[in-house]
Amino acid sequence: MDAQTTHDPTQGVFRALADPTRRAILQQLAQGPRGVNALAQGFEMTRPAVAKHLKILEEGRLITVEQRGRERLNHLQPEMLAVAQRWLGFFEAFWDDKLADLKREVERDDD
Amino acid sequence: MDAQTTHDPTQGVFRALADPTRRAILQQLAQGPRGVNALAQGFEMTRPAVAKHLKILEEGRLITVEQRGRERLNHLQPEMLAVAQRWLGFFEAFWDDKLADLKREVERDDD
DNA sequence: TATAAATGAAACCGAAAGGTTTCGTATTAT
DNA sequence: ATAATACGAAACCTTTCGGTTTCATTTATA
Repeated sequence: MDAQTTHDPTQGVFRALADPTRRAILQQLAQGPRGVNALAQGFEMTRPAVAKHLKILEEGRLITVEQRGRERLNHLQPEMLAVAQRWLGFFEAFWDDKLADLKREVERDDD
Repeated sequence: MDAQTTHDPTQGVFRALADPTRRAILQQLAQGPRGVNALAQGFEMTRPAVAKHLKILEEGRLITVEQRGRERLNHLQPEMLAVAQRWLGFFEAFWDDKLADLKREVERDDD
């Protein structure tokens, strides 16, 4: 399928979060906007590799890019991270209390 | 690298969450344990395909498997979802208030 | 103006992902 | 005992992923 064109915003976010380098980039950007060169120095890979990760982060709308002359500042855009957190929030009931275990037992009897 | 052997539990979770089918499986399992056949009926793919997804969910420790005779009941195990949510919680400060915007402005002046 | 810097873009590569079909094997039901 | 059920496992295929090297382009500076 076409992951980029899919109009489910959740997909773009979780796709972007799947890679450890991209998660590390997000944490870097939490400390302020960075260009691709500055970011690449923190990772053991070439600049184009980091640039590709940034593109995927941009597609998932986890960052925005601010063009400043010949520089391209990548800014963290945290709203979509909140979307991901809310998606996970659906499962909160299953770790907040012990209802989950009880539920499992009850449904086992029903089957 | 070796995603399975990596002893960073975060990686296994986010890897598992990257696929929409696997996220849907988790939501299905939130309503109770299911065997692979029951799950496969809900998706437009074959049973072995769903079985592979379940294996990845198990590797990420998002589900546990209970063998009951010839059946294999897949149970949601929500603890690692909480791990993912907490990882995202690090960024809460950036959407909770407007400090993020202020921070960006300040650091732009510093550069 | 020449040069250095910051980056995009393209071509390419091996490995991983996501799917299929086919076959084998326990376990349950008739 | 036989047949149906619920699986796992293997082989195979195509696409995506994550990385590289090379080259072109735009912007800043000596």
